[in-house]
Amino acid sequence: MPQLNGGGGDDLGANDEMISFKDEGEQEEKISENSSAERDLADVKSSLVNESETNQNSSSDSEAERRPPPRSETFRDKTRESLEEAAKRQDGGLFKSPPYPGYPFIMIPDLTSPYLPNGSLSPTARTYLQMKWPLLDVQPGGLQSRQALKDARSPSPAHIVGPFCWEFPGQSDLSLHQFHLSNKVPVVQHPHHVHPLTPLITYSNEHFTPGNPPPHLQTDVDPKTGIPRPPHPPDISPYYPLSPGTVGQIPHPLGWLVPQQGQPVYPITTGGFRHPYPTALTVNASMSRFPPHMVPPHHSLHTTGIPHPAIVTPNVKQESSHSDISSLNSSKQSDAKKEEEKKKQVHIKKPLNAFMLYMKEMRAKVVAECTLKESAAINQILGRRVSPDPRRRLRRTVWKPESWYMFSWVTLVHLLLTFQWHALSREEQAKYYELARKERQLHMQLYPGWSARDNYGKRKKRKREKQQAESNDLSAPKKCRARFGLDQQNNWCGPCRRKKKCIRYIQGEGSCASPPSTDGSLLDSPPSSPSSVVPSPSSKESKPQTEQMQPLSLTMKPAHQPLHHPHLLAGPSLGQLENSAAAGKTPAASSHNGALERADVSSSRQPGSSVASSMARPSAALCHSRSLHPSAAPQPLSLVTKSIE
DNA sequence: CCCCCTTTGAAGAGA
DNA sequence: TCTCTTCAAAGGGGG
Repeated sequence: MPQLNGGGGDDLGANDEMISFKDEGEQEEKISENSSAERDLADVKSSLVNESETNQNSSSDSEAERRPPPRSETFRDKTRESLEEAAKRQDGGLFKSPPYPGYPFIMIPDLTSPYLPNGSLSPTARTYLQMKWPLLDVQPGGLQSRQALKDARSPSPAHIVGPFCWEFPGQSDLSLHQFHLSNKVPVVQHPHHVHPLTPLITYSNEHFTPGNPPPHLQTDVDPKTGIPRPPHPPDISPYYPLSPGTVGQIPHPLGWLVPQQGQPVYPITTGGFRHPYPTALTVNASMSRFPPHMVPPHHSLHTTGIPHPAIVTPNVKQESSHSDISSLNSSKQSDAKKEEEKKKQVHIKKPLNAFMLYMKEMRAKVVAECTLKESAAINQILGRRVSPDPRRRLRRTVWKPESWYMFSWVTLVHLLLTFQWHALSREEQAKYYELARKERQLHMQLYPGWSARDNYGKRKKRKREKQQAESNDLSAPKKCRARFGLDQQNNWCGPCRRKKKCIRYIQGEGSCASPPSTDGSLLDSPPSSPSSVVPSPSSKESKPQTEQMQPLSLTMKPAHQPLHHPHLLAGPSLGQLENSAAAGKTPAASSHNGALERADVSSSRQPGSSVASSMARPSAALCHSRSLHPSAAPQPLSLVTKSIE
């Protein structure tokens, strides 16, 4: 297998990988266009926050009208250009139109990657998780396709065919034809129902088809209990506006944020109110560090007994509504005693930021669609930043040597397109920023004296102490940075590349006897030694323990790996998605391109069908490469979370 | 039982 | 002012 040549600025191979490893580091910012895009991104986000703050009192105005487009347009244009260019680079101009109009952060996976099919696990080494996700009628046509995908963010029965489960025990003859058949499964599209604030109204409409009553008449159904829930009262402030007499009848409007639990973010207590946090505010007022007089006056909800969820006590977990009722009947004396005991343990949590709010809402949906339960992996799907520049690497991932999560292209593209925070439109994100702002406001009202520093260091206290102990023990031997310098970052261990603690330095107390790490992730870095890349049993054993424990990255360097147990390597990964263009052009890649072109023709891909093509191309790549390498079965549409023995 | 993982964003700490 | 660190949620997994 030819190695990627290490030189050449335009070579998207190893060199780019090297660059990418400096992500979040110092040198990635040297990519000027990227840094400008980053700045734009920051500006956009800050503008979202600012707009959220400045527009807090004007709820009737449309979000789109209030948002000055130039900034966003500039950013999007830049990003789009970057995407287009990257796509052209990687597929020779197959992408004739902007990949994702309006969604610049979505990277089209490297469908030409030769490593996709080879990077699949042996079927015997995997457990195939059932994938349940809406089958989208992804037809060519950017916006429509995107809308269909966006609909999938709030899957409705109209989108979900069955609970359709794909199981691919590694033997499925996944072909482009089949793929398209799958995507041709008739689904009901209702693009007109796609509200620009889809994620915010999913609570009210996600479970309903267009044939259902209009939103204002709809009642939501708890996805788990099936109990209908009334929609958000439109003119009731979603934050703590309920009077004592109504709280028992109207679910907390923020309950949509946690549809999974059916519990509001800031729960309602006493009198049967549901709340995830056990401590009622009235109780908290006495329990809190803050005296009762600090609690906001009567007009605030908390004075009615509605607690703030940020108040938690270490000893008490979430209580159900019936437990609230039962607690009323239980001995109040014991409660009082407990409360007194808790007084010293009250912990007021930080208000959730926009992304946390979004994640809280979407996590359940991701789980529902792919049965993936590990939050770390879900969070990656939800929040992984897709760089406009495909050459840039992203962060290490949750992929562990002992737990391989295999995403097929289709699955991954779907998940990313559907749930990724960065795939949200500006307006959609703005809503979460707005929510977060109100969260903070309410938090400030409820806990005027609270400061984030109150919680600062509580969690990491032990960790810091441990780190301090470590730093004291070690007499500052040279770390990778000092040892190899910036010019030889390929020799750095993974943590050093990420500006983390040098694992060699720790484990070897200054010695760097171990082969250069692969970014702590076996896949994430251009391996200086191919044998160190693949976690084959032998190589794994030879690897330092600390390195074994390093999480595998989604981004791998398959070009260096096909000779080394490619079946052990992950299939399409998030990293590949975003860095796909960075993959070196191998002969296999070229052949993929050819196949893709033919596949595109055969699938009658229309110009501008970026989403459709992006969805189809992986299959094409899978199919083609499978035909080329029948022994290397492509990783099918499944999530794999089984340890490799 | 506690901590880690993983994400973004907010905010504190420190240089 | 800038950079770095911590904490919010979540649940599986490991020690």
